[in-house]
Formats: sequence, structure tokens, C-alpha cells
Amino acid sequence: MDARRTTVRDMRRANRAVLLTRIWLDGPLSRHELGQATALSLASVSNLVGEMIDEGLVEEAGSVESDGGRPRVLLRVAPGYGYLVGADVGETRIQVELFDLTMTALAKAEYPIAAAEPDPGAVVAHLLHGLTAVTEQAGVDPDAVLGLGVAVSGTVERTADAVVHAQTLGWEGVPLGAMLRAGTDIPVHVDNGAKTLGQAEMWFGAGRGARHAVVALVGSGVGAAVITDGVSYRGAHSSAGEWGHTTIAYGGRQCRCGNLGCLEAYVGAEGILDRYRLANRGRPAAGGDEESALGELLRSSTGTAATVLDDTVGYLGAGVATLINLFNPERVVLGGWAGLALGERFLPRIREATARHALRQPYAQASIELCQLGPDAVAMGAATLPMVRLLRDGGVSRSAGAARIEATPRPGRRPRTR
Amino acid sequence: MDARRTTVRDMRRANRAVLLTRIWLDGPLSRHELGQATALSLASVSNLVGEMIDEGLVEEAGSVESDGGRPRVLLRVAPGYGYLVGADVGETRIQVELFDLTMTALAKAEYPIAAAEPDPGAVVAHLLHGLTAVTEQAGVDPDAVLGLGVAVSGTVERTADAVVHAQTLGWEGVPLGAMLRAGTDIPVHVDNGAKTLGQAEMWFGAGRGARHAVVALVGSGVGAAVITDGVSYRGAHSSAGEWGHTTIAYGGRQCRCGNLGCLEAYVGAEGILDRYRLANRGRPAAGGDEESALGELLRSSTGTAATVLDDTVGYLGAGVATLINLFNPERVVLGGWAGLALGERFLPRIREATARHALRQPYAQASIELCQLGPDAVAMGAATLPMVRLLRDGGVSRSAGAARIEATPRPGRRPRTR
DNA sequence: CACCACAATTAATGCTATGAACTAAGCTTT
DNA sequence: AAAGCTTAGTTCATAGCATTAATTGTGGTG
Repeated sequence: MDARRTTVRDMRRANRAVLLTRIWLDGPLSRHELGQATALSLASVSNLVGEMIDEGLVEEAGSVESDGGRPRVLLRVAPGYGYLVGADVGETRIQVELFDLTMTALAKAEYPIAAAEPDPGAVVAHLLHGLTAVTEQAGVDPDAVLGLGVAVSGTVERTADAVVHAQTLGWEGVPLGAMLRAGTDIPVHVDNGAKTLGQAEMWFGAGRGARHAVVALVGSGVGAAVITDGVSYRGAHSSAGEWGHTTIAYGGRQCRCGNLGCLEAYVGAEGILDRYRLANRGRPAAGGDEESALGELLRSSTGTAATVLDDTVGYLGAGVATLINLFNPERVVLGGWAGLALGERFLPRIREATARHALRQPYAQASIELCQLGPDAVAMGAATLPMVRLLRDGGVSRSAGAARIEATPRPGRRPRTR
Repeated sequence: MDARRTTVRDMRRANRAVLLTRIWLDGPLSRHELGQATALSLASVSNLVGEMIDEGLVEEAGSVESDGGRPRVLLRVAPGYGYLVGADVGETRIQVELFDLTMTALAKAEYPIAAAEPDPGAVVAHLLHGLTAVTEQAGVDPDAVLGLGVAVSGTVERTADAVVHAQTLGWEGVPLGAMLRAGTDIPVHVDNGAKTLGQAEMWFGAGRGARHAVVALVGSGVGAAVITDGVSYRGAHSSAGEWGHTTIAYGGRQCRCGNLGCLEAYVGAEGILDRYRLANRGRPAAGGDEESALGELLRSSTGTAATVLDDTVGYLGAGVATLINLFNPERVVLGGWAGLALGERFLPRIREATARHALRQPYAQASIELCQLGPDAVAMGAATLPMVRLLRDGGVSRSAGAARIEATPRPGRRPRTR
């Protein structure tokens, strides 16, 4: 609606982005295949790819014989053109990880968080320290880091300052993006942890190949990441996907958010254990922390446990059905530590429960799968944030500025004109 | 992700679209203002606008004096360049309406539907008849009709055939688009009625100015149209927004869809009246049809009625809260005949109930308003379908083919070169 | 060694938006 | 009323882009 002009430069950028994205996603490809996949002429493919090779962004990777003709040269994104840093600001620890452009982890740093409500300044200090630590550890030039992606468990405003509201951290309007940018020149991206984990699942996990999916995350809390047409659905202020506090049982159990009958109060780990305790005459499940207690409950063979878990499957099915009815995804990916624990044991029954509560047609169009990546994928998901940007603008952001300054060709640069 | 190449022609089309959209939305504008609004150079604005004037798509509309200089010539979309037909296939009647490009209604035709499950062929015949009837009635050349938009109360697959699944009509996989195209050369668009009504509200009603909104429709049934970034949210198979059958009261009232505890069973007109009957010892509310019965209930001053309505407001609030939590809209527009009846009397209390059930922040970011257009807006919404297409491709679709054939200039064509 | 098949690059062409120069149209001042 | 000023809009030369067509590169085959 408020679209703006298009110029010839936009055209080139867009075409570079199309090519780069395809090369990155679909592995090594020949110029020919690229032309067919993108509908670009071979001349343009050659031209654009040649430019990206000159910049070191793309490299040739072997060749494939072609029935009786000149062999096709395969192209891939140069893994070492740049590096990505992803960070996960969790409730108990900060994790910082370094990846190359094939998303291979090269180094990792971790910082425990002592306080219940950590000071934003301290978190920023840890993140900046982690940034230099992982580059040193891997022996990577800090200038080669294309971007820092940070995931936090709260809502993140989509503004330049990346203002964070995170109840679990006690943060109310922390301009995390601005604070980080004051300490580093590397481009910073901040987003919600569920959304980054969802992005990771979409690219490397159970969401591969789907364009419309919902990643449903059940842990102590309950949330969801909605992916539409390959991109994260954000809504007006980036807080879309607050699945845990949708009303599933009007007037029901009190949720920690204060409302009655939220989904989280029934299928969140805390809610499950609390319901078990009530059903078990006040005696809680064994186990020290929530995670082991839930494990114990899942292994328990008492009738009480079975009833509570039956109910949980039912509530979860109703919750997933709500997602299916409202978002009409082609895939629902169930994750989070509690979600995985439940799903590993009850997935068929969760599917049945969902079928009972969803409309027939949208249900039939959606498959329900389990997450394939561990919880550590949050950091990897965060690292996809700068990757998305790189792909979106065809890698021109860095070289654009650099090209004007360094007139001298890169080492190993291939001669274009002779 | 699966984006394709961009060419110079795409660029021109995109820039025409940007200009045309702005002219259409923001009323008469001068070339200067257009340049500023779109960031296009004045030269390009002149060039593109000139082309559209030559084609008859845009026309000059008076001028405005400018402090001491040459007056600015205002530009607007020529209302008579083409016409739009919108049709609403309801449960009891088919309505066909003709609009000019300012969305002024010029003619109308209506066909009652007798059968409970009308024959698709008969509906198609009515629609085609209506198409010629409204053009004749208004004295408009049938060739000047840019497109026919059809709204049906069911899900519509986003394919070339526009396959319709409509439970209320008893249709299961009716290729309505293909059937219509067999009977007319005019471009046909088919979509869900709630979505077209939502589009109408967004452009001309309570949704004006919002980019992210949910139009929540409560009648006998309950549905929603989700608008994201100005366009309808469809999901993988265009059935997104099935709000009525989200579970709001786990294990609660039986819904006509067969499930338990659906929102529709509580806040749909049928559900409200049925709950009243149960609360009133089996005696239903007075009134012949649902609409008058609900009106009677709203006017009633008994304690039973008050209780039922209180509950209804609560359930509705919980349902709207679900929309706000999941979609994070900047506006929720409540409509549908029952929704309007409830909203006119209880809007402040509905807002309160929503606040009780939604998360604080997303609630604070969303306003809740009532629909401003009547239920007849479904046909107007359907007419926006071809309008959207016209704006999206800058009006090149029609003239592109025509330009090659008719080398002779249009009457009234303005000389471009002298 | 000539020839063929396929891959990739180069050259010529046409379309596009842009900035600068220029023309148009009204008002104000002399 | 003529010159000058101000703003609006157009024309023209230019540079960037993707495209088609022609050309060069690289292997196998008769």
C-alpha cells in the first residue's frame, strides 16, 4: 500500500538476492540451473554471479560432466565470506555462538545469569564480550562478522532501537538494539526467542519445505512462532503468536498471567504438574526441577497420572486446533522441552485430539510433527537474522560501502576483463 | 523465497502501480505531490502519468493555485475508465452490483435463492445474467467491465479454478471460477464473503488507515477476516480466520460443527438464543426469525436475559482476546448483524471483557471498533477484488493487449508529441 | 583432426529512471 | 504593459539494467 518507487538498482539488488538465496538454499548449482530456477537469462546469471564471485561472496565448487559437452561449474556461497553470531538470552544463561555461512557452528561461549532479573547493561556486556570471545576462539577476523542476532524471551519492537519487553527478565522497554550498537559496529538484530527457534526449525528442522507453518512451543510457558509465506508473522507490534494466553477453558484455572482458563495453565509444564498435584490429593510429582518432575509423571503408571496426561493431550489438541483454524498452516511443528516430552509419547493421540477440535478441512491440510532441533537452536535461529538480511539484499550491504573504498581487487580475485 | 527475476518492465509496472494506488487512495494529487509521496523523480511521474492519461486511466481534475507560480494540475483516476462488478452469493439471495472506479454503485440486481442447497450451475447462470443486467441498467459497455468479483460464504482455494467448499450451500469442491470463466471473457475473482467484507471495511469503513486489523464477524455463524500489511491473510489453503470454531470452553456446549466448546456455540446468534432458552426453562425468546429474537432479547429487562447477555459479553471478550493475542492487530473491527447488535449496546463492556482475557500489551496496542458498513458491503468488497488487481499491476493488464491491436488513439486522447 | 554438444561469456539492443536544461503559466513589480 | 519572479511540468541526454544473438570455451566422438 505504501510501496515506494523501484529503480534499476533495486532491480539488480533483487536479482542478486534471488540468485544468492537459491544458491544458498539449494546447495551447489550450475549457472544453467540457476537460470532455469529464476527465469533469468544465462547472460544475466553469468554477469551477476561473476560480480558475486569477484566480491568473494560466491565461489566455484567443482564441476559436473554434461553428456558430451563442456562440464557445468557448480556454484556455492563461500562459507568463509563472512560469519554470523547468534546469541540466546535465556532466563538462566546467555549463549553466544559463531557460525560460518553454511551455518556450521565454529565457536561457543556461555555466561550464567545469576540474578532473577538481570541488569540489561550486564547482559549487553556479556553479549559484547561473547562476540569477541567467539571470534578469537575460532580465529576469525572480527570485521568478517556480518551481523549479530540476539534472541530474547519477550516481545521485541520492530524499531531501530529494538525495544524489548520481557516479563520473565523483568525488562520493561529496554532498547537492547541501541545499547548493543553503542558497543559494536557490527549490525545488530534482536528478535523473540520463539520466533528465532521457529526460523531455525523452518530452515533446518521439521519445517523444511513448508511455506506456511506454526511452530508450537511448550515449556514452562507456552508460545508459538507463525511463519507465513516463508517469513515470520509479526503483527502490528511484533507480539503476534502469544498462544499460551488464549482462553481454552472459559472461567477455568487461574494462569500466572492473572487471567482464567489460559492454555498455558493447562498444558504448560507448571500447569500440568499443578493439575497432577491437585488430582493426587496435594502430593506433587517426584523430581527436583520441573523437567525431571514432568519426566517422572510421564513414566508414572498410576491412574491419576494417566488421567492428568489424558486431559493434557486433550487440551493440547484443542490448542493446536485453534492454531490450525486461525492460521491454516500446512504444518504444525510441536516443540519446547515439555512439548517434545509429550509429543514423543503421545503424538498420535495429540493428532487425534486436534482432529476432534479442528475443522475437518484445515485439519486435513495440516500435518503435525515434532521439532527436530534441540533447544540450543535458539542461538542458531538468532544467527539466521543477519543471514536473512544478507540473502534479502543479495549481499550488497557490505560490499557496497567497501567497493568504493578498496579499489584494489581482493586477493584471489578473478580477472573479469582481459 | 521462491521469488523470481525482476526486469525493467517489472520496474515500470511497479512504479505505475505505486502511482496509480496513491492517486486512487489519496484523492486528486498533483504531479509534484506524487513525486514526493513516491520518491519518484518528477520526470518519471510526468512520463508515467502521461502514459496513463493517454490510456484514459487517469485524468486531470482541475487545478490549484500555487503562491505566485503556475497552478498545479490535479490528477485522479478516471471514474469511467472501467467498471467493477461485485456479487454476493448468500444463503438466501444473490446480489450483483456495478461500481465505477470511485466505488460508486451504479446498478444492482438481486436473485432469490429458493433451494437450501442451490445448484452451482443455477448460481452461475444468475451471476452471468446479473452481469449483463447491471451493465444494461446503467448503460455501460460490457467490454468496459474490468472484472467480476464474487463472494461466497465458504472457503475458496487460491487456484485458477477457484474451487469453493461451502457447507452452508452444500457445495463440496465446486470450481466456481472455472464455471464462470466458461460463460464470460471478463476476468473473474472469487473469494470468501467474510474476507471481502473485511476488505470493504478496511478501505471504506472502520478499518481505514490500519495496516494490521482483524474484522470479527458475528451472525448466525462466527468468522473473521485477518488483514496483515494491508492484504488479506489467507494461510496455506485460504481458510485462515476460522474464528468461530476455536475452542473457548473446553468440553463445553456442543457446536453445530460437532465439536464441544466452540466460540460460535456461545456467541453466535443461535448459540445465544439457545443459551437463553436453556436458562429460561426451555422457553425461547420471542420473535420469528433469529434476528428479531435477538433484538427482543436485547430489549428484554429480565434477570435471565441480563445473565445470558453478560455471559455473552464475557465469551465474546475472550474470543476477541484470542484474536488480539495471536494476531497482534492494531484494530479489531466487530461486525456481522449479531456483532453489531451486541456491540451497539455493550461495546464498552466488550472492551473490558477483552482486556480481562488478553495480554496487557497487545490489548493496549489494539483498538476495538464497530463495523461502519452494512451487510450489503459484501458485494462492494467483492468488487474490490478486481480493483486490487488493477492497482497492483498499475492498470497494464487491459491496455497491454489493447495497445498492440488498436494503434489508433482513443477519442479525446491528448497529443503527447507535437 | 574435424566435428559435435553443451557451457559460459561477450556484444549489441531496447527499456527504464534520472538529473539538468528548458518551457509553461500565473503573479508581482516597475 | 513589460519585465521579472516563482512554481509546475516537459524534454533530452545519460547511465544502468536484462535480454537476445553471436562468440568463445571445453569436453567427447567419429
